[in-house]
Amino acid sequence: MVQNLIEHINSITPLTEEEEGIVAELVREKTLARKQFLHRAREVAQYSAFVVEGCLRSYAVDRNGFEHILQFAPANWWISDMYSFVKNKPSELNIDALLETKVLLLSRSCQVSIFDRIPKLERYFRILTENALAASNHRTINYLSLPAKVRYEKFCTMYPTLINTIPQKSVASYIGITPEFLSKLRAEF
Amino acid sequence: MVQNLIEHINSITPLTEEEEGIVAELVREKTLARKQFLHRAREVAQYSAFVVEGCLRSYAVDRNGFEHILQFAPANWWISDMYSFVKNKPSELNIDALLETKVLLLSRSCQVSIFDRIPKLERYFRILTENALAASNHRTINYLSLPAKVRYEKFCTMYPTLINTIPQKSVASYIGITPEFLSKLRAEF
DNA sequence: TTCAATTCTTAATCTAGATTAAAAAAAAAT
DNA sequence: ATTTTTTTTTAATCTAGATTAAGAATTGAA
Repeated sequence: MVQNLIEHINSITPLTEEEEGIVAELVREKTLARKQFLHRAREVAQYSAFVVEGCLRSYAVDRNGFEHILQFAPANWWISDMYSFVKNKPSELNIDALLETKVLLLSRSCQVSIFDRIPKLERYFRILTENALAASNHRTINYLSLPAKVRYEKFCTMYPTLINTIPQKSVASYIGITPEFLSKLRAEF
Repeated sequence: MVQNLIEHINSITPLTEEEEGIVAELVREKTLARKQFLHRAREVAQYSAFVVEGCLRSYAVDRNGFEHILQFAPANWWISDMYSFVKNKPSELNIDALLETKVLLLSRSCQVSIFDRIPKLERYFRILTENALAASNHRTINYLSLPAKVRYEKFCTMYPTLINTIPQKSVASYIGITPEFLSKLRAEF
């Protein structure tokens, strides 16, 4: 399990064997059943999770009880409630498993304390966060400027694997439409 | 001018006087007239800009020629096309000045090269990027779950200063509605 | 100042996507 | 295997917000 994470870090900032050992000590393995929560709204997010296998999602629930998906995390992705994790404040997101999922958990205090010992890890997370911000910006622009049909097409080419793994209504939630309307779009091929 | 940036960095990761001197060497001052471009779509973003005075905006232009604002940068904010800046690829955003604006420019190569000499700066940018990602996530959730009227109200409380400085149609563009519809919303108090 | 260019407002009309409801299909659980 | 739960589809109706158009108000340039 930890080997997956080590390889991911090595692909961005190669570590020495000693550093790899330290990383292995930092994280905790956990297996989540389908629909099991990793984090609930109103609590403070203690952990950031690296998905080894399976898929998680983060989402907010609005006033009317509708879910809105912020992020999917398939294998080799990190997921957390960044706001809550960083500011140590309760927040509005839930994180749960779309399928049975194996994760590695890293607490914020562990993460921050390791940055002084292994600056490479601060670089690793700095780069991941830059990439995540670029992706988030891209999503915002898509949302502002493209109609639902095009957003759906883009989603399909961007996440070809997810399309066949997750329920269609989750895709609808992510691209910001109702499942009924997505069904209608798909009917027009 | 540089003093504004130094103070901002010191508020997050305090620097020694020597380090402050190095930072001062890294950046280049520039003044932009109203409507002047800092960066144009299809070019590679060479610089990230720290706004000392005035206000910049980044925006995309869609197929129909409509502008969609991604970010406002008033004093003490950084702005760039993160995707282009980080990946060194041409991208889809324009950055220009809403008013006469003074900025400090930092090139990506300068930025990256300084991280080894002054790890505090890598921390500074890591923290800024984390905050920006948390804010961007929040915006996405707002988009997915709130009607236009509420998004406008939130914008007003979030950016009380901007409301009186920038044209109303820019607010509409940022919250994702037409200026006509914003005008209608405002008419209902 | 005055003139030209933007920006803002109002109002009528239109449409992408929401809502509601019900049945069909698929997936989980027992 | 059967039942229960969840997901997907279809279709009718509705609405938030877009579009179009034109005049009024601001702003900026000369």
